[in-house]
Amino acid sequence: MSPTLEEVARLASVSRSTVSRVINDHPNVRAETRERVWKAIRQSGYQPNVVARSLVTNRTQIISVIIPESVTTLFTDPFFSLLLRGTTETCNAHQYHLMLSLFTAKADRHEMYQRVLHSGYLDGAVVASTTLDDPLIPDLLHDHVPFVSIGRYPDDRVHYVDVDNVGGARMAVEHLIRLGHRRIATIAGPLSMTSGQDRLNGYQQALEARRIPIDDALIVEGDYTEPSGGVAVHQLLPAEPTAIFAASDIMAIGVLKALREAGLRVPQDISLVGFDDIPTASAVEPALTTVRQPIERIGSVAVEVLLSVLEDTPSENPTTHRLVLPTELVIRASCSAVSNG
Amino acid sequence: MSPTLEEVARLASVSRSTVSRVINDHPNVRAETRERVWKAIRQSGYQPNVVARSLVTNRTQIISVIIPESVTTLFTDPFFSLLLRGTTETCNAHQYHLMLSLFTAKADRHEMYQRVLHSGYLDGAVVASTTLDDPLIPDLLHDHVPFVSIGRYPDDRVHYVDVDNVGGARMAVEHLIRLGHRRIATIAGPLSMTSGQDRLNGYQQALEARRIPIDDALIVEGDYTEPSGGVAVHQLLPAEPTAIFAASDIMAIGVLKALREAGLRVPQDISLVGFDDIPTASAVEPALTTVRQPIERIGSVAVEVLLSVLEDTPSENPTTHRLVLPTELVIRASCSAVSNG
DNA sequence: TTGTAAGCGTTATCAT
DNA sequence: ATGATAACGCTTACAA
Repeated sequence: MSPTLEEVARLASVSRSTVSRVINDHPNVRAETRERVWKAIRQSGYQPNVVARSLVTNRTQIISVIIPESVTTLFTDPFFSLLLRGTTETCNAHQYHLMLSLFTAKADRHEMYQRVLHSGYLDGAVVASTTLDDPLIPDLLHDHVPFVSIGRYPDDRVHYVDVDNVGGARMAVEHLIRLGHRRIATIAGPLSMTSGQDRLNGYQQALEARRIPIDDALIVEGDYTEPSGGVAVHQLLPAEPTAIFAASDIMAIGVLKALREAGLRVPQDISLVGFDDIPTASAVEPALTTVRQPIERIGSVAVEVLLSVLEDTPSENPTTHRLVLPTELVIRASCSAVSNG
Repeated sequence: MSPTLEEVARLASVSRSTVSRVINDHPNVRAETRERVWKAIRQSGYQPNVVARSLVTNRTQIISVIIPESVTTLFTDPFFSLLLRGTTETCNAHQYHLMLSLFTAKADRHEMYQRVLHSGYLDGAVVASTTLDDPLIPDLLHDHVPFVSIGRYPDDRVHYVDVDNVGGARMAVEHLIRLGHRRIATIAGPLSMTSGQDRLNGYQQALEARRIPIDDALIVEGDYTEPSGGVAVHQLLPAEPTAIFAASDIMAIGVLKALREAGLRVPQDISLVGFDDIPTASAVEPALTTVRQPIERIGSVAVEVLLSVLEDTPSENPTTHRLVLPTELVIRASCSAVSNG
């Protein structure tokens, strides 16, 4: 199809090496020669064969975004669209290619791991939404695959970029407290995920700071899906909360629906805060007060960190990169001051 | 890192060729030898180097999903999440890898095209959401890149998988007609996309079939974004429609918000139908009546078609694959019978 | 500054 | 049934 180095070389009356040097911008080429070679390249429509190049350089310029099967159901969550967009754009900007790896079926998870990670196609990976009991990150560490985790991970060797989940959750609950709420419930994210733990932690910190006792009847663990929000509401209602902090917008939307069905109005009867600020958050009625995290940015930064790790000469003493991006409270219509009733 | 064929060969006391034959399941290997080789493979933890393999086979087992820059803003649309999920799963099932190519910045579109498509990394591509004036598909045809389009494309050589947009739109409008509506407006999708044209066409067919005159004041072109739905409403209201058919759910949600702000109630004052059945459609208030398309399935089928094209010996007379999947009307709460007032 | 030649890890064509 | 050996298209010492 496309001509090879050899043919370009012939066209320019030089050797393969010289053409290679020109393509790779090596300094030691006479200006006049360089020009002649470029002309031949343009004339012939030459495109370097990246596969051949990879074989010798051991670099593919491909990184993967890996999402383990445990969250595949979450893939309808706009979170991933935004994350992918951030990662893709940054890859583009750095002339890298992005491979998408969803570990779908649990059954052949191992087979997939082998195929994807030992294929030789990957320079590195960005890993999103793992749970603490998932063997993915331990496996990656064991196999010395360069990777960056989205969301903190309790191991010194793991590079990660995270958002301030604790602070975000605390802001949300403080907002409710300021509105006079005292019986504030939370629907936590999965406690097998650090984000789930951290948001619960922020909830607790906010209450403790105001000396509001923590009532276990007001805490239910969800799984970041919409149905789990609905289910949680029914567990929570007997404890008579006046406000609910849901650890994700998707769950908050489940809450909204369930409350509507139960004949309760938001925010008149119950106030509600979410987390994420996905596009739907502003579309629902009432528009959702929530904690915004810069999802696209997270993806972008994660890729940047990964590339910097890939660039590093591995001999240096390895510093672990840990970035925590800020969150922000977005006040909309789903909270009101507590009624005096 | 990983051992090479050579080392496995030594370990099994055979030649490279024999190991290669075993790996690739070639018939002519003595059972006893085969076993010995497999043992050596397992012992050494050998993983074939796919890059080296690709260099000689000219196959990478990588296909790309390409989304041209024109729709990058749409990437927050759940449509793409679902599409990606369908494509990814089918890739996994067939041991293919998926590369994601978003042509973001218009500026270096050409550079990206070259880099992505002539890299040598791709066996083929699935192309989503192109507009008719986008040079992408013509370029792919010109460069003889095997590809499948999501959405029909008016060229005999283009394989595509589409949904029945015309039929879906017709169903939506017929539903409104059955409810007694006569002044039915539509917010069309971009007419530079075949889906936009087809849905508008279905709208018109439904009216014509019932001899309802087509009023240009009741037709506005949108661009599948939420704001465009809001803008369209304001252009439409002077024509006093009793119902609106929006060519996408995202636009319908924009309509919902705009109507709310204008003090109009759905469905009491105005009925509304969308298209797509994205998850949000059932989350908004009132839940949106819409036309469901099997998005995930589309992605899955597109990959299957692509792989079958890749498998084909190119010498055969090329039959173009064209699949059209059915759509389905999902009735929820956003339509009511026309008031007699 | 440029060219020669070795080598990256496979597959595939021959012999044997 | 198995083993040499030549590609595949590139990068990169090393020579000149």
